[in-house]
Amino acid sequence: MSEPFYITTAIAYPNGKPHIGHAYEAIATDAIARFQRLNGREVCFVTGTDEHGLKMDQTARGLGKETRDLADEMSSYFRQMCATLDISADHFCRTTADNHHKASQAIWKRLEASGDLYLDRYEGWYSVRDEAYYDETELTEGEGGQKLSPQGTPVEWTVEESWFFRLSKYEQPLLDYYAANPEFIRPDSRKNETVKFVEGGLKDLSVSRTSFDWGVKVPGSENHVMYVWLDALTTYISAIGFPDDTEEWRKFWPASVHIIGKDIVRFHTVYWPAFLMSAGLPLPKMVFGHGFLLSRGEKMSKSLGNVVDPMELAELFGVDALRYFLLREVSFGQDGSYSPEAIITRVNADLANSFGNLAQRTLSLIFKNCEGYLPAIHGHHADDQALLELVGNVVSTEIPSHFEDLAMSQALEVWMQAVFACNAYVDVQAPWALKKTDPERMETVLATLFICIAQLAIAVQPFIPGSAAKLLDQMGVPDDVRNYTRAGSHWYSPLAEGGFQIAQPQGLFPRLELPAEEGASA
RNA sequence: GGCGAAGUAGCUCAGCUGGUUAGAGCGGUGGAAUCAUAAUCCAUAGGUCGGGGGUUCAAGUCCCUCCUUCGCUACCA
Repeated sequence: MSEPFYITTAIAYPNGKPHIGHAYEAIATDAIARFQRLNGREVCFVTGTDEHGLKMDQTARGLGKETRDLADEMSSYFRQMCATLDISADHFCRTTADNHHKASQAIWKRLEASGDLYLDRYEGWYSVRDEAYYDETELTEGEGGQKLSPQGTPVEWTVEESWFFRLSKYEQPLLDYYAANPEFIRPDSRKNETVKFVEGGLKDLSVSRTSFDWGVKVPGSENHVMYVWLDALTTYISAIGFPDDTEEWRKFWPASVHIIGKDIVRFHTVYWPAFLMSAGLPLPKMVFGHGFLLSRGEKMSKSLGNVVDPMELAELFGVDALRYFLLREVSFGQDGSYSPEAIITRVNADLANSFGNLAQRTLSLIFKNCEGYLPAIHGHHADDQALLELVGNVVSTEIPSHFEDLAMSQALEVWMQAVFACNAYVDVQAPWALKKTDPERMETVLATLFICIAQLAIAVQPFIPGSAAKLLDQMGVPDDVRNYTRAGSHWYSPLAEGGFQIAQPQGLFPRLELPAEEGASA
């Protein structure tokens, strides 16, 4: 029996089209999900859109649309993004779905039953224009002593009826939980921030709004809608059946890991666990806050005009090139920088020149010198053994170990080292020269390379699933071998003896070039 | 202001609990090879490890201080 693995992205807020950050998160999460599947785990991968809340309402109004229509449209862009980027999510959830409303109301009732909800008044500085409350410390002094919001809009002291969640009650339980589960918040820098924040004291949380109605209705208080975060976080459990006692629910909760951006760590490491404690449900095992992507080292913003559409990048360079770049170049958990030049350099060096060319030269030699039939092995030399051992170790031990640490860039780094070793081996063995001097030795060398390349292709599937599959198809590697446990088994001889014949090899990773028109989108 | 992270070769970064000549990739330079997507392989590049001080037989690796950049400091999400 394989241990279930439940992983989620954050549930994206779709008041705009997906940006590169959404793509990055989806890709990273997908790579982990794919790895776990290939590692024999039973995986559930959930993503989706968080469509309630004030901002959606405002955005729709600004566009002169119905909020519902905007949500439908925007959510569809996120769904398309997942399809385009080869995101292997099992469920794409929308918080506007009926079952989700039911789940949110169910968790609400649990919080209420725990005595953690009470009706009170929310008081604060409210900006009518922003339709938002601001903390005293955020305000600035305008002309004539008028207090202004960070957006420069006037604010006034306002009182609103609101349900409150007794977050303060969970201050110590949360701290205890962090201490007892050191892996709960990662990376460590995020954990430090969270612990300090909680140690600083928790105030009860306003968890309902009456100022707008785009949300989940509070049971028994129909003029209130639930605070969007309470509703959004609930997606992680409604996605797999909660409140019903479904098979998925029993199998997959608690989640193995929530992959989120560093900007929403608090919601996932303070509010969410507190809600779950109150509801009497187990807590997720890990929350991982990844970094942001910077454009040439600068924050992306609309005013700088450096916001990049991930779909454009995928179209320009290819889905797998984009996936590879992001996972290889950005150390997971830290901020990363990207630029068209960086993508091109990385992908050309690693995928086209090193790995792609390795596959191409090897398969071409087999195609030309063996009529495409997989060559026989006439006894391995020490060099062959050393290469097989190196590649086998990388594939079966090092890459999985880095994946368990969610260190994808390091997994790809060791993968590249194995690729380098293969290229060095080709040059030393020079099978093209052996063709005349020692044909049997040439066959053994090519067979050794074939095995290594197949293993490397199997290992790299989580990162570049489309290209890896194409290569493995060209090589005739059976589906049941394409995983981490069977990659190193003895599948080669049966395949060769079965008479498999490769066709004229096709290059998989074309060398990329800078688009001729630079800055056309500006 | 408080708390935290980071500052290492031209560029992007590795360097865990301190220990022989500080590492990788890319770029640059010089060779080799020609099977392959002119791709590959080998060798090499003399960076005060942000500044200063300290602890130690020994410090990017610990302590103090200063400089720079960044994050968090709750109810928009």
